[in-house]
Formats: sequence, C-alpha cells, structure tokens
Amino acid sequence: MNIGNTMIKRGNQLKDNKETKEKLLISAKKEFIEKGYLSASLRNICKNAGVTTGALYFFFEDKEDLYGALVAEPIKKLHAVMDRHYAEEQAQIDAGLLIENDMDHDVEAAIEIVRCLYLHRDEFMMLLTKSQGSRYQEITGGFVMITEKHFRRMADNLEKSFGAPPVADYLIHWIAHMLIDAFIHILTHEVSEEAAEAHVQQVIKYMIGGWVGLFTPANK
Amino acid sequence: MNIGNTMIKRGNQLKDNKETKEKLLISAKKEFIEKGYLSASLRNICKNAGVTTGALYFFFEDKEDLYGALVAEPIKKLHAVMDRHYAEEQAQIDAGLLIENDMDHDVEAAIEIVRCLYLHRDEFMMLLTKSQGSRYQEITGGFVMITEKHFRRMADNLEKSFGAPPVADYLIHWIAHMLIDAFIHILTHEVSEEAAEAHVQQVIKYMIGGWVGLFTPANK
Amino acid sequence: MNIGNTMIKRGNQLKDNKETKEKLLISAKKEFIEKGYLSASLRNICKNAGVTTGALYFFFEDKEDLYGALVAEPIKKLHAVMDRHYAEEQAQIDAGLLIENDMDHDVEAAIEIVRCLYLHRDEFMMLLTKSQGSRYQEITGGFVMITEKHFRRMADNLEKSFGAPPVADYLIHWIAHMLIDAFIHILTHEVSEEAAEAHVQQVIKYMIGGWVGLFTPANK
Amino acid sequence: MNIGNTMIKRGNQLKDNKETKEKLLISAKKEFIEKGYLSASLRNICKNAGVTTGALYFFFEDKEDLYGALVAEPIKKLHAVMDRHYAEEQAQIDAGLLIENDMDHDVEAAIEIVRCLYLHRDEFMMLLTKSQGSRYQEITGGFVMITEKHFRRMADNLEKSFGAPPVADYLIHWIAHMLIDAFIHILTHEVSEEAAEAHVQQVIKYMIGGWVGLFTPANK
DNA sequence: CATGAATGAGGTTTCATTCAT
DNA sequence: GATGAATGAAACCTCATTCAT
Repeated sequence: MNIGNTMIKRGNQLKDNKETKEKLLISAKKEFIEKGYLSASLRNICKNAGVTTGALYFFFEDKEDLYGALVAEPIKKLHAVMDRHYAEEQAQIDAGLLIENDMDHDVEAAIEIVRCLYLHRDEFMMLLTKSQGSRYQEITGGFVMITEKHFRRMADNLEKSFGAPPVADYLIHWIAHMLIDAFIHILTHEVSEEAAEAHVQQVIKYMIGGWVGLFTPANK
Repeated sequence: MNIGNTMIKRGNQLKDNKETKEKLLISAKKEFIEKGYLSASLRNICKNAGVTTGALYFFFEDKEDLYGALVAEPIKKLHAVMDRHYAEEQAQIDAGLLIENDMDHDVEAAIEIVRCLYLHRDEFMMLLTKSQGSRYQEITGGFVMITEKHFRRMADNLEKSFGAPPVADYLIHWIAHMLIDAFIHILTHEVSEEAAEAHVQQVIKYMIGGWVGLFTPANK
Repeated sequence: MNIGNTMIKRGNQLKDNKETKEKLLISAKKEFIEKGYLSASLRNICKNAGVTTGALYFFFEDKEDLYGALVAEPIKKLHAVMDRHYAEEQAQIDAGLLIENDMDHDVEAAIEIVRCLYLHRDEFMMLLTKSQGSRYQEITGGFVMITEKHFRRMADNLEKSFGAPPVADYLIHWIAHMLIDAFIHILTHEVSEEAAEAHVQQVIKYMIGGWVGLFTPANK
Repeated sequence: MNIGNTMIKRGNQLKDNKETKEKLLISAKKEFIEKGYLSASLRNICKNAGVTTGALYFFFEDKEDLYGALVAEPIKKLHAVMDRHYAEEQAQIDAGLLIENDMDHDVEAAIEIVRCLYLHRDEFMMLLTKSQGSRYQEITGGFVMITEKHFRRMADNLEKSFGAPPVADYLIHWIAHMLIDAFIHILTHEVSEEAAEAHVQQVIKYMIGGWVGLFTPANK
C-alpha cells in the first residue's frame, strides 16, 4: 500500500475523486423515488452506487439521516421563500398599504415558490409523495400551517379594515391546505417549469375568485 | 382437554362468537391505520386478534386481499354515489334543464358523498392516507378522473350554450383534483359528520366562486 | 336435512354419486405427477377435487396414506408377476429342464412385466420418478433385490451344472439393477405400449449378449 | 463485551477461522445429503454451521445458489472428462485408427470418470440422488445425451466401415442411459474407489458383450 | 360423509445495522 | 475512508393436520 499523497488502490479502483458520498446520494434519490421510503433498500442503494454498506454508515447515521440529507436543504429553502413572502405581505398590511386583493403580488410569490420547487424537483416530488414511513411523512402539514396563519391574519385584517364578513377557521385552514396541494399537484403533473408557471397563474386566479366570493353577498 | 369450565381444543376451538374473521378485520383495520399498509405486520394483526397466522390465511389470500376486504365495499359504494350524481347532472344538461350554476344540486351531491365517506370513515381514512405500497395507492386518481370527465363536459356545455370562455384542460383536471382532495381533507380533519357537512357547504361555495370567476372578465 | 334414502344436499350440490374418494385419487395423482411427492400440496389436491380437507382425512390417514392408496395395488401386482416368473424359472432349474439361455422365456416374462407397468402407467411413473420424500422412495431397491436373488441362483446353477465361471456378487447386483432400470427407462420414455414391448425385446437381447459374454473366455 | 477470554462481538465477531463460508458449505452438504434438496432446511444448515441466516445470504443468493456452489464445479469437471474422452475416440475414428472394439480405451476412459466421481463423491451422490426439486434434478439427462451422441456416431461408423447392422435409436439411447446409470450405481453402492474401479471394468466388459451381441447374427 | 375453521410450526428471504480490520 | 463479514429479528406465507358440527 502506497502511503503518500498519491491515490491509493484499495479493493476496487483508484478512488473516483472522493465522491463516494455523492454517488450514494444519487443512488439513494433514485431508489427512494422508485420505491418510496419504506420499500427502499439500503443494500440496493449501496450496490447501485458501487459502494459497501459500511461506507454508507460512515457518511450517514441511518436510513432517516440519508433521507434527510436529500430533503433537508430544499425544505429549508422553501420555508425561507414562504416566510419571506408572508412577512412582506404582513409588512404591507401593517403599513396599511395593502389593497383589497393584490393579485400581482400573490402570483409573483407563487411563481417564486414554483421556481424553488422546480430547482429541486426530484427531491420535492420524493418528499411530497414518497415519504410515508419517514420522519417527513407529515411535512405538508408544516407548510399548510404557516400558510394558514398568514391567511388568518389577512382575513382578520380584511374584516377589521374593510368590514368584510368573518371567515371560519376551517375554511381558512382548508384554503391553505388547498394552496399547498395545488403546488404539489403542479409539481407532480407537469415536468416543464415554464408550463408550471402558467398553471400556477390559473390556479391563483381561481383561488382568488373563490376568496372574493366569500366576501360577496350570496347572489340569489 | 377440559380445564375448569373453559373448553380448550386444537383445531376448531369452541368458537368465541363465531366471528374470528370479524376480529381479524377489526385488528387489521387498527394496524393499517396506525402503521400504514407497508409497516403493518400480519403477525401483529393476528396476535391482537388472538388468532394464529394460519387463521388469517384461511380467510384471506394474502396481505393485499386482507386490505381489500376492508376497503373494496366502501370504494364501490362511493363510486356508485358519484356515478349517480354525475349521471343525473348530465341528464339535466342533455334535457336543457341546467341553469348556469345549480349550487343547490352540487351541495346536495357533496353532502351525499360526505355521508358515504363518514359511513365508513375508518376505511376511507385508511384508504386515502395509508395505502402507500398497496394496490390501492393510486385510488384517488380514479375518483379524480371521473370527476374531471364530468367537469370537462360541463365546461364544454357552458361554452356551447352560454358562450362562456373555454377552460384549459389542466385547470379542469386540477379543480377535479382539488374537489376530491377537499373531501379527503374534511374526512381527515373533522370527526363529526355534522360539522363535515357544514364544511363541505363552505367548500362548495368557495369552489363555485372560483368557477364563476373563470367565466368573468378579469376586473381590473 | 332430509334423512331417508334420498340424496341430500349438503353445502354444495346433490352428491356427485358418492365418488368423492375417486375424485380425490384422480386429483392427487395429477398433483403428485406434476410436482412430486414433497412439493405436492394436499390443499391443492382437495381444491382441484372440489372437496374440503376434512373429506380427504376421512378417507386417508395422511399424505403417505393417500400416496399409498395410489401405488400400493400396482406394486403388489408387479411383485406378483415377478415372483411368479422367477418361481417358474427356478422350478425349471430344479427340474433340470433349464437350457443354457432360454431367451424366449425371458422375453416373455419381460413383456408381461411391461404389460403390468403400462396397465398402471401413471402410477408407476409417479412411483418410480416422483416419490422422493415418501416411504416409497427406495422402492426400486426391493424390485432389484428379488431380481438379484434370482440371478444369483441362476449363475450358481450355471456354475454348478455347466462349469461356467463364477460371477461376482457386485456384477449380479448391478445386472439386476440395470434390468429394473431398463423397465423404468422404457416406461418413462415410451408412451405406446406396443413400442415398449418392441424396445424390451431389444433390451433383453442386449442383456443376454452381455450375460453370455461373461461366460465366454475373453477373446484377445 | 469481553467475557472471560472469549471476545464476543456483534457484527463481525472475532473470526473463528475466517471460514464461515466453508462451515456453511459443509453443513449444507450434510443437510442436503441427509434430507434431499427440498426437505433440507436453511435454518438447520445455519444452525449446524453455528451461524445466522443472514450470514448464509451474504455468501449465497438463495437455496439454489447454495446448492449450486456445491455441485457446479464437480459437474464441470465431469463434463470435461467426458468431452475429452469422446473427442479422442472420435479423432481415432476420423483417422481410421479405430479397431472394432477398443476395450482398453473404453475401460481407461471409464476409470477416469470413476476417478472424477470419487474425487467429489459426496457432491456427486447428492447431485445424482438428492436433487429432486432443484434446478439440477434432470442433470443425468445431459450426461446421457452427450454419451448417446457419441454412441450414435460410433454405431454409424461401424455400419459404414465394417458393414455392421444398423442399431435402432432407442437402443442407442438406452445403452447410453445405462452406462451413466452404471456409474451412478457404482458410486452409490461402493465406498472404496479401488473396488469401484474393479466394478467398472466388469461393467464395461459386460456392456461390450452386449454391444457385440448386437452385431452378431442371432445364434440358433 | 363431509364441512370449514383453526392450529402452530416451519419455510425462505430481506432488512437495517454493526464493527474489526 | 471504506470494506465486507455477520447479526438477529422480523417479514410474508404454506404446510399437514385436527375436530366440533
């Protein structure tokens, strides 16, 4: 064995550039997407990465950790995008600048979210549709919650500032849920990001239509 | 062997209540709901039912079959309700009797669906949120599809009969998806059927608001 | 339930002529031939017979017994044929009537055996090729043994009466084995009994050729 | 955990002798020979090897693979021996060097085969008598076939070159079968290789006697 | 005669994980 | 950093067999 600063051979080939971890992540992503969290096999992941089980456990604590390594970063980014958008809107409300329905702003925010989702499309699809059994299986709930809180504040403000009728908690919750679901739906049904952005505009328009309807006296 | 007043036998055993199958189904439902299809353990199901594995395999072919025994009937009923409702609405369209938005009929139909769902609440919750890995994991797709077809026909009719603007396929698909999702959402978030019926009315109202918005010239 | 002399309905149809046992035997034969003794499944046998497990256990003690019910009779018949033939030949020896090689008699005997085998072809094929794991798995040994004893006596007689050279025990044993194997070979490779009888004549001729060779001084 | 002077570890365990695989193969051989392929239990094999089931599946893909690991090499060797012998004999025929019955060569070849068989006696006994249910259950057929082809060529050559009478296909096939069977018989009935070699000489002599008989006009 | 429910042991296989080297 | 041998529990499933009815 040559111990110096040269590459050493150890079992297989000359080390592929110390990118074992990368190979594992790629292989893992594939397996999780194909089989879902529970049915994914660590053995398979290692085999397809051309690496042994031991190597996996050097880089990752366990199955959950490996899964987390794929999705944690995207989740954080998405949270950041959403937080920023909601904070901005809240700031406008607080400054009394909010017009009744600022559709342009909503669309813009939605598009930004779509961009974030498509930047890590594989990871988000995996996270949002294949994580049953993992610690992330209820992840949507988190996104819904922060959205819901924002909607609640907005509805309260509309009520206070414009005398709009109150909106029931359940409806607020559901609309938030529906919005998140709409993103998931687009992500899973549309490969092209361009088309996705077009879709999301329609969706937002539809949702604002519904929202407006809530504050409109029931037409006979 | 007679121990005290309890008959103990191999084989047939003095039937507890002639309802071993029932016990298995109850135990299975519990396990599937708690752990999801994949993580559910047949051994556990049998143990909790106070029965051996062999007994399970007398009544059911395999894990899938056991799962199917719980959900097949509810699914059939739900399909029936939806089919009937959509057929009726189509009949009205064909007879030229459909007014632009027959909200009452829609609400009534939705309530019927809710009733069906709550009649088998456990089974539907299980089916709609815990079936990853089973043959039913894509079941919602089916419900969405028939709903989508119906919406497509309705939109086409509106376009033809009232000169309404056309609605893009994607949007139709998504609205159908959203409607189905709304039912799932209610089912999973609201225990009381009464409250559920109230919720669904709000939801339908919201959705019709969105729908109407589609046919309204964008107000500046 | 009608208890009289009329046919009663009990579960399925009017009893099919009280031939349940027959149906089981037919189904069993099929299964054993297809899968071999060990891989054959009693459940399968019952299902294909349109009968329940209980019924099987009414007629047969266990798997072995069921198997035995198929092969015992044929085995007995075959033993009888062989015993008779060997006894006759021995009688001729004792009476000093035996000519050196009575090929005609040998062929005749072999043909009789072939007839017996083809009378129960399925059963013998099953017995001779699919009984690994059953009590009958070494059945050929029995047939070889009685044949071997006969050959031993014949060789001893030849030695004593005609001054033929002695034949080693092993060779006697092997020739007996080979003869039995020849029957099995014909049975398993030739469907038509007619052709089988033709084959057996060739085989006997060959074997006598070998036998004669033993008593012939090795030609340089 | 250090108990006394014996290291006990999970995972790798202080290697007994770095020969777990060997222990498994030995234990497997024993089990397969005792019970036959189908009745052999992997659990038993592992237990007797003092190893867990998982270890078995590290070294072998499944039951078939384990079985194959025992018999594949011997089979290959035997094929090689037979192929070489038949090719040599064919070469002599082509060169016109073949005398009518080269008994010496035949005996020599047979002895070589016997040596090969006894070199892996356990494996061959297992293979030839206990493989029902495995992929190798029809292995003898292969050996018979190549032998048969060789005999066919030899008989044709005898016919063409020496005017010998033609030999029926069935007979050729059966003689080939018988030869193979003779080897099996010797292997299973004689422990000592020395004795086996003696037996095989007798057998070959007998078979040549039969063969010669075929080309001899039936003596009155 | 025959049913059908039930047993319980055992089958092969897969899994995430560990650790000495 | 990484290997590869090994663990041990648990997975789903099938089997021959039993027995009250």
